[in-house]
Amino acid sequence: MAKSGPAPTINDVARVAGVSKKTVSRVINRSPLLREATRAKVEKVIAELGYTPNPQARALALRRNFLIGLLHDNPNAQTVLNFQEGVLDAIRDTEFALVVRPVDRHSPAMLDDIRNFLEQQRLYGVLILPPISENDDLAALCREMGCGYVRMGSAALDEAEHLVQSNDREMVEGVVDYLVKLGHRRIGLIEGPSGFRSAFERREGFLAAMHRHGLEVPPAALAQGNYRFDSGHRAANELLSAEPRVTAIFASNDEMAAGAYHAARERGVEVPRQLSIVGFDDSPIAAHIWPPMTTVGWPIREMAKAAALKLVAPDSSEALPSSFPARLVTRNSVAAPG
Amino acid sequence: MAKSGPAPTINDVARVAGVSKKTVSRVINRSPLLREATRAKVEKVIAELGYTPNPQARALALRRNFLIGLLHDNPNAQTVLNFQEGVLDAIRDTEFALVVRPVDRHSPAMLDDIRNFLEQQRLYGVLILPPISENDDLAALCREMGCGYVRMGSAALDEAEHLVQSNDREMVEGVVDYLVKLGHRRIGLIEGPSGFRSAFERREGFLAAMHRHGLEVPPAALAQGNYRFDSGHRAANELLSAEPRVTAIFASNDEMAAGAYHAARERGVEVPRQLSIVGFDDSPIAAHIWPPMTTVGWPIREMAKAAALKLVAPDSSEALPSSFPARLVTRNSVAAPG
DNA sequence: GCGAAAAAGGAAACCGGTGTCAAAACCAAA
DNA sequence: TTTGGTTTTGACACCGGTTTCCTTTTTCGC
Repeated sequence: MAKSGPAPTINDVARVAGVSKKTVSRVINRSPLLREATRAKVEKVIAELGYTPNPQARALALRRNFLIGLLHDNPNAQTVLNFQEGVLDAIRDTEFALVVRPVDRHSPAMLDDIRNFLEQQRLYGVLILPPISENDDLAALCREMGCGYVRMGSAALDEAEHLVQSNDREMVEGVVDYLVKLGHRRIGLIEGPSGFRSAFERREGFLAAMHRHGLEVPPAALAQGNYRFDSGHRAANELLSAEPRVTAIFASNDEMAAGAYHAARERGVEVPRQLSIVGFDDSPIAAHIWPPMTTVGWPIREMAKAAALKLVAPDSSEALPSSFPARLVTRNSVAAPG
Repeated sequence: MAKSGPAPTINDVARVAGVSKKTVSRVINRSPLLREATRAKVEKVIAELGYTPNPQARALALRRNFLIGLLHDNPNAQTVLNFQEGVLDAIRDTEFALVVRPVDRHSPAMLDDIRNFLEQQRLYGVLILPPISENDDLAALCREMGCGYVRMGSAALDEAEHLVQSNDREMVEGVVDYLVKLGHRRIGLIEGPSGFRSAFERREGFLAAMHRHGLEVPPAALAQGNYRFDSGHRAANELLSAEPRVTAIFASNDEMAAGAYHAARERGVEVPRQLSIVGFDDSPIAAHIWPPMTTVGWPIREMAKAAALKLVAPDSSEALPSSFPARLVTRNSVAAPG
């Protein structure tokens, strides 16, 4: 109980228990070759002294530490935070800790920065969030530096052991199916930025499903965005200018969908009576905007947990899925066409 | 350039440079008692070998590590993430890294969890975000464990060296002044949850300003929320049921303000023509909701940077302010009454 | 050119753990 | 009671840095 003074070390425990430090080490590491009586004796002393192994010393001796890094370039705050919580779910009650590292995708020095970071911190491994998870040079860097890594992505970016995947393409097909079933025929797409794999997957899903239903996708039904609010606003304006007007818009993420809401409102187009809108991500804005938005949610927390387990306990995680299903979250931004 | 094999150690550098490891250590630590020629020679070898000191070994020898922790219970994802970026601004190009730890404010085991975490990881120090930064037991725990800490808060929670403060109270007074100047007389308040210091400060600021203007605040103009969307919706419904109706609502955060938007819309009350709404936090939703919301933004990133510097470089940070001004972000949710 | 003070550099111990390998303890069988 | 094989345990070196303390070298006044 007395917490004053420096923390007790393995030597203190060994001395008090009357054994060698190696024996204490065995107790800590749950070595099977230990007499039960010895183990009990040492554990008693450990409890009495309130001993906790020094992680830095352990890291030095083992030549690996217990820090896992999270590399991300803030696509969406809620996503990043949910991911962090999922990782914590996985490493709670272990000696691992989570180190975060936001990076700047647009900086030319990004790779060098990350290299320095990895060199300096010698992490056990890193988890990489989209969109930078799609950067193959980054993955190569991790391999080169002998740093474990797991990438999150919307496509088969890497070998299974380095990947946790969502099925964006299928999900978008599901969205189109849903809209078509309600009677929509002219559906517009607000694309994400070119170069983003998720944007690509979502577009391909959209086109595939439209094609499957025998529906045309004229150029005027395709608008380019960059995943940000303003771009969604602009893109929706383009889509809504063309005649005959689309009756539904699928936006490749919620922020752009929110931008589309604004564009519709400015033009006096009522959602969902005159225009259905579907987003992607199920971010908080989807629930808070008016009318509440129908969108696609993916189980980010579970995916994060799986990714972390894949990194720190590859054996036990083989049972875990590598690909996770998203689901349609129906709210009030979709109706049958007017 | 050859990155294969194990990373070079201080011994490798010493051997190649033909000096003792102590000399290399002196070069790394910029010791002044070194001949320029020796320093140059060693630095050349360091560069050639691509040597980086092993942080775990350093941490062990120095009996302190270079990890700073972030304790938070997700009040708002964007805030937490901005805070993380601010901390990174401060520790970029240092050997420090940021470890995150979301905690569950409602868990009775919270303090024990945090104690274990601190014991296990032996962090250099922790940064604590509201609302748990308001928990004095937590601060006491840090002190007891000899762990440095800095609390973020909206009031004078602690000594200056452990605190970075925002001026919520003043800012809310400013909001009321602004509304009154526009002609509002009946202004409603949606409070944050009791027990939160920020909620208290915001309410006190509101009441003080109303009083200063000689305006009444009947009980019907005060509604209780819990900082979440739904509670804002409920609270706004209460406020809007009372007659004579309020012409403006100040919500203690943006999420509740967004809830108020929904309540207004459901009742056919138009924002801002019939009802002005002001939020607090300048979270993304404020910009994305329709009409864009007038709110109060605080410089979270700068505050985070200051907090981190206070922790890792207390000397140099004395020059930095401990209290940061928020500012009114005017958008389109406020108009003159009637 | 000499001696002393100051500056520069090195040897060895230490930080708190873990790995190796041999010694000690234990147990069953002879 | 030995013996031999199997468990348990411990001594010691090591991980890669820093610190202490002492020796060597350099600088400089006379």
